[in-house]
Amino acid sequence: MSSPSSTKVCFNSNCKELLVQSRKGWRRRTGEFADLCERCASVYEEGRFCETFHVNASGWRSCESCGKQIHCGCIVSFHMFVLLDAGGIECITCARKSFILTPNPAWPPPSLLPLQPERIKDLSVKNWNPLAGSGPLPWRQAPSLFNGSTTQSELQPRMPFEVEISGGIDKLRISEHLSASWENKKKEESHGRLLNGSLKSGVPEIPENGNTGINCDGQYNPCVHVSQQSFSSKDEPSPNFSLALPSESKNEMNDQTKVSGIHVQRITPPPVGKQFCGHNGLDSSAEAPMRNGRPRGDSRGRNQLLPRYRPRITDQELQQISGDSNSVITPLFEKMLSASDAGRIGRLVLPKKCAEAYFPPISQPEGLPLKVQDLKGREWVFQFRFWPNNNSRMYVLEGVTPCIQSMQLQAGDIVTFSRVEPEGKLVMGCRKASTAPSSDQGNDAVNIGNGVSTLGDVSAAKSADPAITLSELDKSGYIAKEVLEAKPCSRVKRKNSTLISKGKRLRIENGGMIELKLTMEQAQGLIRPSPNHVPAIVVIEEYEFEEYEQDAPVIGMPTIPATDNTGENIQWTQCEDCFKWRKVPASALLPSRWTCSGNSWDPDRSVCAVAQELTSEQLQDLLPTSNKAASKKMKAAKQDTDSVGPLEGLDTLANLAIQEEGEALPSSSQATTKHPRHRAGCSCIVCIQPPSGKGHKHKQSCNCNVCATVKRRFHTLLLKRGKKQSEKEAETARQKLQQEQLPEQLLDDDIQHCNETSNTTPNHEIGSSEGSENDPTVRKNSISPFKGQIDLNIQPEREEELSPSSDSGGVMRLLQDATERYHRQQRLSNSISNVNSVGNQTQQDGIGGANFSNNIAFDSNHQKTEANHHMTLTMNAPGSTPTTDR
DNA sequence: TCAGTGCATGGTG
DNA sequence: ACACCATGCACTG
Repeated sequence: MSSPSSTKVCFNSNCKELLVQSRKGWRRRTGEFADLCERCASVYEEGRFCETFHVNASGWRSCESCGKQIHCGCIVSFHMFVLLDAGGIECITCARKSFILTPNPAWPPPSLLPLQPERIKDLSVKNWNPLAGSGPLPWRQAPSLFNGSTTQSELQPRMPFEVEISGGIDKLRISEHLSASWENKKKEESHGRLLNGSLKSGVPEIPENGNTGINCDGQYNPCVHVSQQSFSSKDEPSPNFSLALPSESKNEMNDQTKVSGIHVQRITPPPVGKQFCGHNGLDSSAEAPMRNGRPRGDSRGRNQLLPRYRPRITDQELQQISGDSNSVITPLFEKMLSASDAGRIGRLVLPKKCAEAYFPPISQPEGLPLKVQDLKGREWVFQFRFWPNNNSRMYVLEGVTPCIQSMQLQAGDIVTFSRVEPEGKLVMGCRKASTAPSSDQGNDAVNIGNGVSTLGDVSAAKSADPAITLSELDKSGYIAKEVLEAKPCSRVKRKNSTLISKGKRLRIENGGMIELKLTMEQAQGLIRPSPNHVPAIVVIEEYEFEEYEQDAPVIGMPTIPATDNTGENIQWTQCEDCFKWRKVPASALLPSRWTCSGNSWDPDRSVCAVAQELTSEQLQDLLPTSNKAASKKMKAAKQDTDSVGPLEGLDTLANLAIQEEGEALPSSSQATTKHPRHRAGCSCIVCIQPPSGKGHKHKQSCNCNVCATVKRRFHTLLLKRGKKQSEKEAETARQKLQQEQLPEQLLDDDIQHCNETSNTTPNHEIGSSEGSENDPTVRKNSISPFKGQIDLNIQPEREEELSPSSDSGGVMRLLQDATERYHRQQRLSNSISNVNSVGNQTQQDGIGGANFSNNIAFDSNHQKTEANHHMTLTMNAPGSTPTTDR
């Protein structure tokens, strides 16, 4: 916006020099820019304006962190600091470093900005660059933001709604200049930092995005691009661009993951938020600042991308996008093409937040043309626009059909949007939904195999991080099958037209981490006592229990307990690297990531190159037979270890779980004598315990993981039981003291009654109606909500959800009581047995300590058997039909 | 009649 | 209850 200006004077009131040629200074409240003379502009550009002209003015303050003097009293520099919550100010650089989250509240809220949001948007639109963000007062911007690739002049004639405020900015020139200044900035960066902290230096510590206090730190803030463009002038670069490169730039580079020379900001896209205070007046203060690619601090998440839009760009894709090894790729978002998107209409619906965050702000429905490059370098111009919709907007990219077709995309495929810096180009990538052939997949038929693809992508994206993230164990203990189990499905009607049922949207969150959900059983199977913790041994009623109260258990390598030829307890575990199965002692505690090199028990097989002992068939036998697919996968994994990532093994595990969940439960022929709450592969003591009287028994001293787990769990029960009992005894003693006149028998009855009532469950009437307290069978039925059955897998949280009688703390109380009753019942049984010599066939299986647990793990089948008053104290007979409890 | 356009509707989270 | 978004459909040329 050059000014005609020879008749003008420098806007700087301290100068008032006649303008021969004006240069742009700061943006004024009118939205226009201060026309400065050459000298003032230079000073301004160098960030020395305030110290030059306002040095005696009030308002100078020191950065709380670096001490740098900042003039807080004028429009020229008020973007250079942030107000600290505790008072004081911090220069923007320090603010970035120290994780400043919020813009200066003193700054005019977006709605009050002199430049009306709509106008700002339109202004920005003209020279919008995806690199740019928006913000109330974005001044400094990386030169790349001014990439001419998206300049209006290169696109289409300006939309009529666009406000020509700049008076004809020569964007191209600006772009050129900025490109040049990009290098200059880098060179000057160190210099600027050297001078940092000195008023004299005046090197502005200004973020190029001018973000008003929003610390994007390494992430280009999309909220700031509004005025960079408008800030620029036709003939001159934005004054700020010749300034020393703010340290942020360096941070950006440093923070980025470098993949094959590509500087990548991956997985975690820049924070999403309102582009600027635009559309609805929301400011960007709610942005979740990012540092090192992670949401930071006050990330309330409301402005973050929905997981399904988070880019999961693989290295390959990044390579494709980059081409230029110096490019910094910032994945912005991705979207799975809907049928509509991929249809002939050529309208790609954009996620609103993404559109507002990463695309230029638009105030008119007509929007603006947007240049996007595809992976082949072709440039496409889409019309980025919106439709008013329910007081909101619906953003679309129009004219995408040719591009979509050229990429041979169809519904279900994924398009990704990234930006390449410093060019600032928008790049549209794509990812085919699935390599699997999609049948009949027109625009209306959708291959849902994309789930596979996405997962694969995630896996790929995660390849650098082989450690699985058990980010969250689903309380329900259910596996998120949809994550891993991608099945094609066709869209039939509109109602179901969503590519992936929204209910089945991939639950991949946390910036690309895989949220692998395991069943509780599987989770338990992974939990081991802390290796460094020597458990205290507690003997309770003849049984030794390890006490793990101090150290939390650790996640251990999943293993398959088994018995070797000699009858010794062993466990099979799989190398994370080669996926070969290795035999380790049953007592071995394996780390969550275990490889052959850790096979100290079998040095001959401590390298991946050595073949595994198990044949495929043996492995299949070992694995649940219902899980053929998983076994095949494992075999495939073994055969193709070069092509699989570390996650593959985990995939296998997950698939195992899925198979177990999704496929037929173990058939009756399968080794599961197991109670229904357990699945094939369940390694709990109940499941690995052979049918009654057969096979290997766990010894009392058995230290296998399963036993350890059971012991821990039972230990908890017993401790609580003991505690409660002691409390009761104390209570009893007290009552005795108080009620010495009462017959002891009556007292017992009262206590018993109390116990009974405390255990009231919906199924409790049997015990209470039929029973005599002295009848153990009746008592059993009053034990728990499971009608006399205790599930070893009980999880307080989960059971509280599931238990019909769950109330506050009810489960644990029930467990305690159950334990107590169990022991009481044991004593009673023994006495009965002694008296009647009637061996309760089901009562003792004679397997020592481990039997203890078996006694506790009752088949929930019995829950359904009202008549089964005789609680089975041993495992189910092999023939018991497992049923799902889900 | 058809393609394109823009809004309305309704499912989903 | 609300926002988002996929897409149906009316309207227009």
